[in-house]
Amino acid sequence: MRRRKRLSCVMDLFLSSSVNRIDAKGRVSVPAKFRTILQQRGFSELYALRALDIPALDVGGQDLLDVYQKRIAQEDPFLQTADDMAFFCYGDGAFLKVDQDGRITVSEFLRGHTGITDEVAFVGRGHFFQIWEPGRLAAYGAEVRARLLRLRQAASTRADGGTE
Amino acid sequence: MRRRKRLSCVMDLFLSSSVNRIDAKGRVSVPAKFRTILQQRGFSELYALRALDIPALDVGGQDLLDVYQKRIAQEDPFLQTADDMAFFCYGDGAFLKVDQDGRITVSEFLRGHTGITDEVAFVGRGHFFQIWEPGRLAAYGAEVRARLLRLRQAASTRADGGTE
DNA sequence: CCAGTTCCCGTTGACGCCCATATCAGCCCA
DNA sequence: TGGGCTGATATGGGCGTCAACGGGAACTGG
Repeated sequence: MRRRKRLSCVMDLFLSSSVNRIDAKGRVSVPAKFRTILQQRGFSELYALRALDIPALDVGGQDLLDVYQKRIAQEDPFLQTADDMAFFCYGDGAFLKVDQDGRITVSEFLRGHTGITDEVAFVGRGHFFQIWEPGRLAAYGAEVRARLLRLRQAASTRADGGTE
Repeated sequence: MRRRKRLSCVMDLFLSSSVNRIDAKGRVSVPAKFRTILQQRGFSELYALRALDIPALDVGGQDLLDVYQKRIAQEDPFLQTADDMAFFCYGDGAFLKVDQDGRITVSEFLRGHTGITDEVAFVGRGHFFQIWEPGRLAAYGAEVRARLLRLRQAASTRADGGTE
């Protein structure tokens, strides 16, 4: 009864977003689509990292951690930058265990940086995804759109001969 | 969900952070994850070293000591640098005994340099981990993030939108 | 004999494992 | 084309295990 799943367009990418509730025990389901992708890549643990300038966490498999490790390897290990990077990706990172029902427990590690209380927004970002507090995500989305809009308007103004 | 998952992808890296309390006898539990890693490597004693420019201790197995010893071996023994390094890693280092419940005693050696009083923060750093006073750790973490953020902003100004 | 330390035990709370249920979406068939 | 069926997903909750922690007792060295 092991049937091959019908995912004809199995993009290996995290896409779309959804909001799930946290239960009384502090658990939340990772969206099934995301779980499937991780499973395909053979990851049973998630690597989560506090994003630098936004109240969100970048989440992915161990491959996400590899990306950072390779980046750090490029730096001179005796300089402060390498140390900062390592501190960031190891100290500000954590492994999230996914239980058999595909849930993770929302620890203080997650809540502190994101402001999450009782609902979690999962947002696909291509080769990883993000975890947000739904309200802040909406606000951030508005900001992003506003910035893009200003950018476009500025561009058309400059075409008229704006100064810099 | 069928259970034929392979759940043993044990990265032997020190990652994530946690805070534990010191009890009335001055003991504190080393996080189970960290203990597991050390145990896998076969170390029953910890090697702790006062970090140079921060109020923290670098802690690891004997392999951490080896790293420093190899580093010293590279230096010219007639120069002061080698001497300083040796003084640093032997004089400012100590072995911490782990009892059978996985606890260490927080000696004056630890308290003096870190400012620890009644709580200890354990922070993973990849091949070793660090011991901090929780408040100071938070302050340092903020500094690190600020530096990295500046780094990123500088980079994006210079090279307009990289590919992350 | 005392102080510090090590061993060992019990308690508690958090977490992982398991099962149950509701809700929903897609599918088949009338 | 619409309605019921089916399977998957999200969510709730019971329960056992283990880590963190507190404290008694034995041990050791001075």
